[in-house]
Amino acid sequence: MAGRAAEPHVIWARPERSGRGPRPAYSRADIAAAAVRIADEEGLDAVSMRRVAAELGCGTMSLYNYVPRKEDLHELMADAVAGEHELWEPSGDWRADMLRVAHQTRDLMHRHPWLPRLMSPVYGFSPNALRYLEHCLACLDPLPGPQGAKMELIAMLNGIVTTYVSNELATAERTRSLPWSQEQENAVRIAYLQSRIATGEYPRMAATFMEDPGPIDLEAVFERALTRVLDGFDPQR
Amino acid sequence: MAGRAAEPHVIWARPERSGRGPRPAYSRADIAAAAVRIADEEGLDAVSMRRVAAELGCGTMSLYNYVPRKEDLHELMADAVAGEHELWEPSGDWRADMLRVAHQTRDLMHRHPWLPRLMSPVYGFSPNALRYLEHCLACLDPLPGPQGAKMELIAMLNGIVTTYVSNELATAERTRSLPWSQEQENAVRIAYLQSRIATGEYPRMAATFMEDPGPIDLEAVFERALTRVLDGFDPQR
DNA sequence: ACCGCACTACGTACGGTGTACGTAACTACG
DNA sequence: CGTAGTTACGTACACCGTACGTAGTGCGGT
Repeated sequence: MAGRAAEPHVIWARPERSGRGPRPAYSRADIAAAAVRIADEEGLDAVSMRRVAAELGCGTMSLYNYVPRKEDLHELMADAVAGEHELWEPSGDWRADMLRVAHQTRDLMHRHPWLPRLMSPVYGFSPNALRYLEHCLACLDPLPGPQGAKMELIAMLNGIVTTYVSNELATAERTRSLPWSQEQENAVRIAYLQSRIATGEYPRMAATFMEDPGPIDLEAVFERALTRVLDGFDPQR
Repeated sequence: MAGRAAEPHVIWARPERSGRGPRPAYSRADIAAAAVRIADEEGLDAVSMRRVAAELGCGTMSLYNYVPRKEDLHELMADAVAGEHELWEPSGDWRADMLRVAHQTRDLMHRHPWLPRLMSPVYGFSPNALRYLEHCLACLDPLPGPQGAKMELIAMLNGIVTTYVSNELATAERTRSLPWSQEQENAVRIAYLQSRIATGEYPRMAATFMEDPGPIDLEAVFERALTRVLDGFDPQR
């Protein structure tokens, strides 16, 4: 019988190999790597059960022995790239450490632009997510206060990073499989926005775009956002 | 010929009625309302072109006269519920006003739990989104500083609200169309998490869960997050 | 007034998706 | 050594977005 999907389960609680039967031809790492490769090169929508099975070189339904539901495949992918986080010995300066974490996460998402889309629905605590969380908590040891507040800080920081990178990548990812370019798409949207602003119905929006019509420095915006969030949690300030 | 989809476009730039031909049987508002109704009652995944057409009482392909791509249907939905924002005369206290905005957005998302999933991909400035933005900027008039910073505040607040509500609703929405309950799903995940923590590999995570094993007061967490973000932008503090 | 064309309406069809189910081969445990 | 549980995988189903073709409709320009 194929993998049990008809009951709630966590993929990580399933043993990767379980005694009986022929030894599995692929490891979870193999499968995750294949899926990540496809997503990186062809976008997240190209990651279908059939496509991943083909990439591995096995039949479609064989994949269901390893991954009972597609959702689990997504968890595998998220965990695999979470493993790319390089963790370090906490420096003692929690602000510096958290900034470094945030930048690393941002880099990760730029390397794997599909990751933000997987972050929101995924609720689980995968092995590498746990390692990452534990590392963040270790970095926050110097910060006084209850553990709960630290978790809130981590969640907030992750949320901010995800939100900002999503914005950075939105158009780029959207136009991936479309027959027109990101520039064309942007041009059309900006033209529409300007036509709306030109009606005079939105004076403050107009003022905003008059103020700085050039392209926004997203890097600087990101940096400011981080600083402000950390400030909100900093007892020194 | 069916609606042109083979070039970049913004649905809002398309005139709803354009002289020639029979008068359209449905308005954009009708279509959006039908889609929103389906999403509210059966979840976002139930919103297919066929399903919406059926709800309207027309053939599937007729819908493409109004909505060239499914993505545009999503924009219609997001705009329709954005119209539920009730805007008020700014009070002069920008912090109070922004708190009120944030709570209203949160309520909106609780009323339409599929909204967060639509927020990230949607890049556009729909009519009601523009009204909402303009209102937020008006509320921020008393705040000194460049318009750009105000936009950053609005973006940040929206990001935070979306992130937090996503977390609140994650399991609920995930288990919508699944044959088991939210409680069962949660129980399985918590059991797994505890088994991982019991290994002792994650001492700080363990400490966190020892600290407060009861259910978290999500409302209070949300409130604290808002306060901290506003603090980060408040020159008075 | 009338012609033509842009529009509405919609059935059919194509290529894709996730995955339930059945069958055959294989291996470790009782 | 049997047998239960596993792997492997082909077939099939229901559903998706949507390209395309055809028929009917009513406004705009002449």
